[in-house]
Amino acid sequence: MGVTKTEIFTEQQNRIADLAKAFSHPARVAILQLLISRKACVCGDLVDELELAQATVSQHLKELKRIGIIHGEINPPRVCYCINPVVWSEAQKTFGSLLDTFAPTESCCN
Amino acid sequence: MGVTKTEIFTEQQNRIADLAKAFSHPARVAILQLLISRKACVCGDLVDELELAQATVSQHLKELKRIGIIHGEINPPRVCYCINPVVWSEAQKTFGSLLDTFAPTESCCN
DNA sequence: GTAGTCAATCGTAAAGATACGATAGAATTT
DNA sequence: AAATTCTATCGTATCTTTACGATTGACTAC
Repeated sequence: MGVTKTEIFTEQQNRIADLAKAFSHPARVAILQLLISRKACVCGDLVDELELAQATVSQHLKELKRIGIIHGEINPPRVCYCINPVVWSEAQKTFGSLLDTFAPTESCCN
Repeated sequence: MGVTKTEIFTEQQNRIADLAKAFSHPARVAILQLLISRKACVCGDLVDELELAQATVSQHLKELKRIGIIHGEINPPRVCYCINPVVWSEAQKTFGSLLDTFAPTESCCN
């Protein structure tokens, strides 16, 4: 997305943004939900469930792997994708504490 | 981002993706954190804190308003931006339940 | 070995995102 | 009224994202 000026933000802010990217596309949300519901999955199955081309699904999986929230193991004859529990719990903590810094009952400027 | 095929996903998946977009850029994370820490804020102040041009900050604010997570009221001589408590608690619930659908202790395919 | 399957990668088109300078609009201050 | 202040919007350059067909590489099955 154009050029993000990563260097002017804190490491925490950049990490939050990166983790949020995992959820910022409906296809990735769908993939994560599928992986969770099945405990394990392969790309071929995912292509059947999502109405997206194999190359597109693979690209989304690559992005999720870059973020670290899933990992894929070559487990012939298939590749086995799973949620990475470490990064998932990082996401739980990160979004949990971020979302808790504001209590919706607080009155603001209105 | 190219053309997202919104129509092939559920409404819930699209909403999650949209809410996640609020947090998927470090500048927007920084803006939200500033709004929270001050309870109320204006664009001018934000421009001073972030090393971004006024037009850029305004653009991020517009995106946050589109998502609904903040709202701005013209309150001369300033515009007062606040977190929208309704959407914020929607985000709390949405991410909370999504992240809770997977328990990191579960063993997966490894 | 040959054919078939599965997934990653390449190449590419189209569209969205990011950033900024410049301008415009609305209100206050002088 | 003129100058000032603040923010939204316009216009634009550049980079990223999304999506897909085609190809490649690796393994399985025949």
